[in-house]
Amino acid sequence: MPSTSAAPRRTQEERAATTRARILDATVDCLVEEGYSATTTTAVQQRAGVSRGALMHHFPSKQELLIDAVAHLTVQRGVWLGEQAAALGTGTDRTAAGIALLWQAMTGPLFAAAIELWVAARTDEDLRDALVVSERRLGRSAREFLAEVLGAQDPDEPAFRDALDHVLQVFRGASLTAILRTDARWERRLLATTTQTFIDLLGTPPALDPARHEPANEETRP
Amino acid sequence: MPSTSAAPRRTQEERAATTRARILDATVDCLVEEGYSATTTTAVQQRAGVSRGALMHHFPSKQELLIDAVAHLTVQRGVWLGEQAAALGTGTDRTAAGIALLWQAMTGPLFAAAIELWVAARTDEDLRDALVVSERRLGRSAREFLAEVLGAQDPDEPAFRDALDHVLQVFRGASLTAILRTDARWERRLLATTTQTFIDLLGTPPALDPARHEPANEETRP
DNA sequence: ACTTACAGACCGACTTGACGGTTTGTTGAG
DNA sequence: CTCAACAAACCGTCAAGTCGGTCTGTAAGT
Repeated sequence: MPSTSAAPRRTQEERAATTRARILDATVDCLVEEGYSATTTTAVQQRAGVSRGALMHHFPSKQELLIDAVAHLTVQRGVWLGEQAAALGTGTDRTAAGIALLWQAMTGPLFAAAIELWVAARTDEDLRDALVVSERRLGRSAREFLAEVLGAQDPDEPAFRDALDHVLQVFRGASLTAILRTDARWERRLLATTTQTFIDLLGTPPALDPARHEPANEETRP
Repeated sequence: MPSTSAAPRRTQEERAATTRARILDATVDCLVEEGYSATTTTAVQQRAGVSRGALMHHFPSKQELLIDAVAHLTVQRGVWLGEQAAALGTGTDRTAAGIALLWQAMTGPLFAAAIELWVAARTDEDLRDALVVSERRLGRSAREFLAEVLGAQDPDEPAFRDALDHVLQVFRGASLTAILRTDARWERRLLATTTQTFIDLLGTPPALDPARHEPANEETRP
């Protein structure tokens, strides 16, 4: 067994793992700071401080790099959420804290990277497939963390799922809005109303259709 | 005066306007069908059936093309909304119809194009500036159309603005979600709960802060 | 009316640079 | 010694933008 020190004597596996991580981290950074279209293999390579050969060795094509970056990013997001949720402790208002935590997660750089990939996935089937499985996994663990924080008995209870889903939609939309509008007051009010809506939704039965309005004619969408 | 027939005799101004429109339409189409990063000047040029010279004559740089496409797209979206709102007539449930209309608008191709530009704008200041003004303009006219449909006395009444804003956030987020998940049942429930939430919000005072939870430490965002 | 002069609209070959990927070579672990 | 891990030169392709030239309305001169 090799020593646990950071000695220059490292096993191949370790070396490979670190450079792989460096490349993936660089990819995420690039997505965050330069956006999807500027996330070129060369940009990633330079950012990671690796040679072209190294990049191509680990990720034979750009597609694979992005696909793997999706997984990498999703793991990071899950880890972050878990850590933060655990660190919340038993505060006074767990609900508000939990919702605020979610909002915090969705205005951070990791989420920005996710959005870049997400939108790109609209016109990239492979990327979309990768995102679907990753996001499903993340959604599940997020639900568990938040059920803990928000004090729900069962993460899979329909009312809880629906309420959380609603909050997620709002924050997803708001994170887009925040790209164009940066307004602290607006942000606080958003948080307040969303928290309230969440509470209301939790106490509401499955959501009775108030008006059955079909999504309407497909052809007339703009 | 020239004849009103489609004779080959057109004024310079007319010629320029049509090719300009063709190019901008092609740009939007390209954004919708191929996404932002694949929206190259050559792709647009081919799609519009225009020579390279023509493109560069009207839009000396790609930046200008995209900037102008933002304005073009926003106008199109506004026109569509206005038409549809006017066509709604005096149905039974105007509120549900209005909300459904909004959702319809935000799942259509024009909105998809807008999202592509929107996300790209995160890392492109010029694009962002263009989008801010365009989106502000569109937001205003959308509010007026919907105030009409939703039966609000004043489009600028705070309660109405807030409620509409909330719905917009939800639908923005949901339109992202819809990229990965296409589920008619989910869509119907979304529409139902959102409509209900909108109604509830209209009857609620300015939104009392249920818990003053600051956006928290900047440094710990993921 | 007919010509001439001009300007805006449009064309397409070309330059430059960068991107994704291949190939060949070197190093270090097992 | 063998092979994975990396390095770096290299290649084909294509995007963006430039440039000289052509075509077509428009308007002034006669």
